[in-house]
Amino acid sequence: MVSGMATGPTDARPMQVRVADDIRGEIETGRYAPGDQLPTLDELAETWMCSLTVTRRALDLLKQQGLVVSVQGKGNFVRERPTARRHGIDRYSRTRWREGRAVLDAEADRQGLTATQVMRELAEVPAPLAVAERLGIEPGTPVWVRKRTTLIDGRPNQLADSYYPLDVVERAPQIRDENTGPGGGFARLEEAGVILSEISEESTARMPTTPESVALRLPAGTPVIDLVRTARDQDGRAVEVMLAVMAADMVRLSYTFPVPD
Amino acid sequence: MVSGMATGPTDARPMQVRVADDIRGEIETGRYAPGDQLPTLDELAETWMCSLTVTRRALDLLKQQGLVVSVQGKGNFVRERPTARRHGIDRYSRTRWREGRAVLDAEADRQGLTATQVMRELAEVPAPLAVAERLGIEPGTPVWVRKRTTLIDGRPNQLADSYYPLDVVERAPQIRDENTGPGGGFARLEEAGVILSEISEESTARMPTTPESVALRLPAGTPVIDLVRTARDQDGRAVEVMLAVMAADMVRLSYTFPVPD
DNA sequence: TAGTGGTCTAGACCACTAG
DNA sequence: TAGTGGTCTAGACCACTAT
Repeated sequence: MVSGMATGPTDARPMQVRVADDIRGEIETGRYAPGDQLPTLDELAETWMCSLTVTRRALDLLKQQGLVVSVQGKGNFVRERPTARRHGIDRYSRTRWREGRAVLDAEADRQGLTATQVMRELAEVPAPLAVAERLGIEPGTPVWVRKRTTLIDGRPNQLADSYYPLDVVERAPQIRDENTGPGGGFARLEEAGVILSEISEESTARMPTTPESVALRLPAGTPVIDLVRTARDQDGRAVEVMLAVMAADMVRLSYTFPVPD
Repeated sequence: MVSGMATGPTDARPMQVRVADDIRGEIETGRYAPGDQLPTLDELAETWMCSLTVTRRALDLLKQQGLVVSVQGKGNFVRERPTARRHGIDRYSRTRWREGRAVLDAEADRQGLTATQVMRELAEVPAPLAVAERLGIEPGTPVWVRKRTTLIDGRPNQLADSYYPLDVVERAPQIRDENTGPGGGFARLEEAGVILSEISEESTARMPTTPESVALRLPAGTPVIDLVRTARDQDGRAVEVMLAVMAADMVRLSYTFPVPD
């Protein structure tokens, strides 16, 4: 079936784009619902009277747009969107971590989701450029890093690498442990007298690199949010820089603030 | 030239992925710099001893990842990343718009960029779902909308649609005009006694739809940031909801806030 | 074993750019 | 006009899923 799109004799769009647009239309109007299997490539090729290759290209376009996922040997399916998790600023609430809940859990359990994390690396490393800039040190200066993967209901959704100046780690040595204890790293910092007072987050979005696609098990057509968080103490000194790469389809960032003067 | 990637006899990766990975490696190591032209498809096919089609697929993968752009009749080029524009929360500073500068300009001229905007629509329309939810009204209730495209140094970088409840527009009727005057819409609201006190922004990222790609002239492999801004007055009532779609490669969101209690 | 999507080839023809 | 990338075909063969 051809959709309602303009399809005059002088339609300048390449066939592959027309097919993709038509199928997209059928998805958007609900003709195919999330999770539904689309007709096979052969069927689509016959319907649009074009070659298999063109049909494939059309599906490729839809996969890039995040509308379709394909499973070898089974078929092509309308993508089901996972419920996006909110990252609100109140997850940094001091009372929360004083109650023994880490930032990660604070966010998750409010939404009935199960958050877990897997440690990937715990080591002293030379500071990468983005980290050095924000910590106010020379790139390459040794810093402590905690690299972890966080998962929501079993699906990895974030690669988070936290960097700390060495003297900060000296004061709160539990940061070197795999498990930082109740309330997480921020709670240990406060206990050690490092009073966090300001957080800043910078974010942008881009397509994932190949290793990121694999690590986050990203379906084609899913971008990542690239977030840099800097935590500062009362003197304005940066005591932690976190570089995070998040699966965009599982994250919603949220910020509320008074209108500044 | 084959890169340093593992390329044993049992390399399970499909040829198109190997070629893409190798070229990506040469870009990342600086062998090809941003703006450089890559070898032609024919040359690449010869180098890797594979068909033209495979070479094309490899380049497609790189384009999807935002690393390469191609220009018909000219060649394939390493993508040059535009300098990402920062969207800091101080662009909402009240003193700025009191001085006659709109939020848009406040952000741009601090960075030596030229911001312009083109009005796309100015009308009374039924409230879309996302807007109605935040304004606390029924979907379909009439609201006033200002749809505009903003451009930075001539390139469109944002589609921004602002929705206002009708009674707010009554109080600040300049919102209905194409040009809202010095300081922009927020300044007119304040003059009319609608004192903005809180702003919240929610954002996520996704791949663009076809019309968005066209309107923002997005290169392949560029996601968009989907941002919803809600502005509230002193009573906590939402007086404006903005739905914005931004070219991710031209935007960096930035938020700084005290650690909440 | 049949049906599905994934990879790959060889080659025709079109559209755009540049000299 | 020569060179480049874009579209499209027809068909071989592989890999995975189901029965």
